[in-house]
Amino acid sequence: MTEKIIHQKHVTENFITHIIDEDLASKKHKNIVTRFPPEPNGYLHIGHAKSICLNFGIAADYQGTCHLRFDDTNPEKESKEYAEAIQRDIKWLGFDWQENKFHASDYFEQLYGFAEQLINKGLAYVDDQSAEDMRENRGDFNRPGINSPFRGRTADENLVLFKAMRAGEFADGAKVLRAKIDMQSGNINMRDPVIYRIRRLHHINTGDEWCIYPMYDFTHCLSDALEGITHSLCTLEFEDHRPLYDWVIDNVDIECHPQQIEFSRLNVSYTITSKRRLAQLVEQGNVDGWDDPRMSTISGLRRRGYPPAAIRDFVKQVGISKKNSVISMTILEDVIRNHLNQTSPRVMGVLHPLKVVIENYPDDQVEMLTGANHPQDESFGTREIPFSREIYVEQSDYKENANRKFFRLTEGREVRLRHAYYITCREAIKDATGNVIELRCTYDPESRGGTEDGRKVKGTIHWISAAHAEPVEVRLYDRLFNHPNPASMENFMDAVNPNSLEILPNAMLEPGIAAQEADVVYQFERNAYFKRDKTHEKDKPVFNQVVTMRDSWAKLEQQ
RNA sequence: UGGGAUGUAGCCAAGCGGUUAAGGCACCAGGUUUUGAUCCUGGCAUGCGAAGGUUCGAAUCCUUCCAUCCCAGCCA
Repeated sequence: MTEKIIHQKHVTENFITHIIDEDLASKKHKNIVTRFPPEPNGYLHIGHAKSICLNFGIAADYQGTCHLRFDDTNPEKESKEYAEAIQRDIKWLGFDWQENKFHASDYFEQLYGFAEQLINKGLAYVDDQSAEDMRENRGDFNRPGINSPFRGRTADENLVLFKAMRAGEFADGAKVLRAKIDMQSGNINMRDPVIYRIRRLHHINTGDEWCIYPMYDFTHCLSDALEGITHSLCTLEFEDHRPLYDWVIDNVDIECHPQQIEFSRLNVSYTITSKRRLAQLVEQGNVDGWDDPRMSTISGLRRRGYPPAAIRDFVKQVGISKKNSVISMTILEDVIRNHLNQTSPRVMGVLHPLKVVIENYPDDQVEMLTGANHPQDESFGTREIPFSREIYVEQSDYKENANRKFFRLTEGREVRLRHAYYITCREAIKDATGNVIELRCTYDPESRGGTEDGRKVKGTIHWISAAHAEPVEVRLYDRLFNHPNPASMENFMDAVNPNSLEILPNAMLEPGIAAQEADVVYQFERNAYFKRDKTHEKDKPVFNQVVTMRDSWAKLEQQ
């Protein structure tokens, strides 16, 4: 059972580990070095978790190293807040970059030197064309590009111009530095890509030191090489950039040549993992911020109560390949349930309370009953639960016209109260509109502990002593979208599920649980797993539903 | 119509020329059970995008075709 959770390796065998195995066997590398390279321009989401688990996981599996490197080459969108949030999320997921935290901006001076090398070799030039002209001259899929009129500038000329760019002698956008490759290439990335642009913006790391900033394609490969990265793992959309990645390293004076390997992004059904779209949900108020428990952000998953180990396990289970895919959310839920089933103490919580009066139970009596905190694991211990004449049960545990398949309360039927007595339903009290507002039952005093005595009692239901029940707010979550692949829609906002949050202001919980200090996930037996929300307070307890239990009765009932 | 990739069950995914095509999720059928939970047992691809070909032997090699995804930022 625990094998599902405790793994020897972080990453199962895949085409990337095969490459690494070969590189190790051929002595191409002795130590493996990977990197997770986020741009600090937003919050991490479940898609990033895949990259984090892959890169840090491979490093751990091979006794290597994984660097955290902020790809901070575009100050326009980056902030320290994002950088801090990213670090918090990685640590929460259970990974540690140790002393290996870097920034692309740490290399700005070296990068500048590499650019000068390209210029000296006649492999880079300063271009004065407007952005519009550049776009026009780049051509398209069916039309080769046209050489820039500035492509023929001499190295000396380019060197002077590039220095002047750095010195701030030109306006933003007036000039760029371009790699001189091939304007006819079928790969548009190779049609003299821009490698430096002029931007007068304050940088989170270098302040106002620079007014020119290197582009991703020039920066990333060299940062990898500078750090001695052996395997640079990125997502599929960078496949077309690999020739450029290799070109830059090959044409500059540097020994290390990391191998870029691409894998497919993680998509999960009924969710969205696009910074832009997630931002839209926040801005339009569909959710309660970036860490709303319905969000696929790491902070959302954390607030929701998903165990980080389960997320790691999830990433491991879905595997690594190059195939575009949408992973079923049921896999995520399965792995969450697996972890929680083994780690969550059981407790009774009534979500939709219905009062039950046990007519033959003494009015002033209170008994303490013992309940196991985990049905399969004695190490969880036991607790004392108060029982009295008036209790709450779940509204759905009573049905007026029930067939034989219904094991719960209906007139004349006997059920077992979890950890307590057998009770038999005698009468349902209704209000003026016909709603059942109270059940009158009798109990069997001989059945304390719910002992078997030959009677056929199939149903066991949870309950709370009314006098001891602690009211709590419970928040139930459903999928945020009604469409399995919202990202594929014309307008994903049309798929937003209007009923993704249900607040139950008057759920009832066993005494003592809401006030506990420990930040644990509880199983409210027969309902779901719950964890306190960040807004939880002792006098205003709030619990989030992490994930429901499997419910084969619900399936049966639908038929 | 250019370039780059990918197609194994409803969703993922092993497989790397040689027994009846791993495993997980989902689904179905049983068993156990003081959670209709958990757990256990069984079922679930004569088939690997399609068609040809090579071979004693093909998901694995070759050819052609089809489908899907990515690329025309001074974003990453």
